[in-house]
Amino acid sequence: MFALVDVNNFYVSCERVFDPKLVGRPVVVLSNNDGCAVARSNEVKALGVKMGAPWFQMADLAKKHGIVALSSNYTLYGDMSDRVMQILKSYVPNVEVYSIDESFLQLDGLTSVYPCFTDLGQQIRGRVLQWTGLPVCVGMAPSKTLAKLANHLAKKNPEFDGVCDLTAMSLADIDRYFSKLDVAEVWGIGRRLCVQLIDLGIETVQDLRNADPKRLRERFGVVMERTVNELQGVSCLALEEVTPPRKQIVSSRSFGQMVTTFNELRESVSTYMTSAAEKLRGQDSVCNLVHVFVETNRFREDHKQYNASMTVPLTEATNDTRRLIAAATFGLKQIYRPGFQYKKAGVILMELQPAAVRQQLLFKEEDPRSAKLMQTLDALNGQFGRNTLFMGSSGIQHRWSAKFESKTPRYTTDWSELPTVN
DNA sequence: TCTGGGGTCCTAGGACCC
DNA sequence: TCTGGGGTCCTAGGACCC
Repeated sequence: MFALVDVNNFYVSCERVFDPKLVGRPVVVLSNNDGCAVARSNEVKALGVKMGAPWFQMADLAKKHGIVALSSNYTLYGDMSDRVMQILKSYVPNVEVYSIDESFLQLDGLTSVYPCFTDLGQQIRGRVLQWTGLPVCVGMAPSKTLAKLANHLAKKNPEFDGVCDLTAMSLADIDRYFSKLDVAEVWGIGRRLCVQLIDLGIETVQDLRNADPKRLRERFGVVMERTVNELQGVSCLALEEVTPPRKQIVSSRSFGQMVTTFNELRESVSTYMTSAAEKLRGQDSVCNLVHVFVETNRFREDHKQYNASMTVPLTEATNDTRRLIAAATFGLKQIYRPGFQYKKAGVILMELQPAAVRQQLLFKEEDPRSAKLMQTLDALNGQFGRNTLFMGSSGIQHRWSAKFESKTPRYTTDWSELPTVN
């Protein structure tokens, strides 16, 4: 049994906590450079503004309805998120923080503490509102996918008063609600799959719930099979309390103005790498490959287009900001072409591994300490799941050398040629 | 003029190995 | 004409999520 607790219109709600005048008004929070709407109040949603809609395209609508647009403040949202999650953890021992504004709670075995889950949901809503000022809705069901749908029902239907426990509803009632919900509302059914499902006559949540998982697997694969099973109340997705370390770290931005010179790009890339490297060290990892990319403005069909990227292997895994910047700058130097109006640049840290392993790999196999190393590696294999790098030191050496000799063109870092980096 | 940023998983096919 | 069987690794592309 799962509960999904989700903050309503999270970024907008955060802003309203600190500026109550915004309550009841149409509000959007905008992305970097105030480009797109990344959060909308209910009033704005009612006006038909879509997620990701460019702000400049809403100018008339905004004027007409007095839409308030705010620049995003991710430090604030992160802080508010932490507070909400702390409250949830005070109710239930097993919590999966799924995103900045959502958590799954495991409810199994808690019936003696909370005899009525709907009451629990209302308690949580009340306390989160009282302690943080944020409105949340709660959905409860025997699988995560169903808990997501229950949460959706709680949000959209006032009769639930913000809390929907599917197990407390009659089958007929569930059928009634699910028959009215588009199949696109199901977690895991995106734009593409939705079109294909409708082709097959599967248009509502109820249709998909009644489908044969085995048959859908043949056409769509194992993920779809899992989704249908989850809809039928067979839990296939477990609660994941510990977040595994990231497998890649991205840092990129669009520019407010077009950028043309190498030096401007280099400064941006250095900045992005600085924050990426901080995240890398924050999870105690080192990185083997640095990917750097630049893009022109794809919306400007009248401009010459140029998208380029390069993956630079590091001679030694590292989390040292200066070395990472040097590698990124090297790559940037290779792909930079004058004469283009650049709109976006970024770096991706790839082939991450725990920093501890790099140290221990220095041991030779006959070294008595290598037994300890193997223990560590086993533990890491458990922690990282299958398909990990850590199959033993010789395995790592082998895989890396194989990778760098692969057909894909790779580039060696020539440190002597690097431009000076501040 | 102005159009976000950061992630994961699955699959198919080719290379390669024994 | 007949042309093994089983496996891993890697990559690119497609799909999804918030």
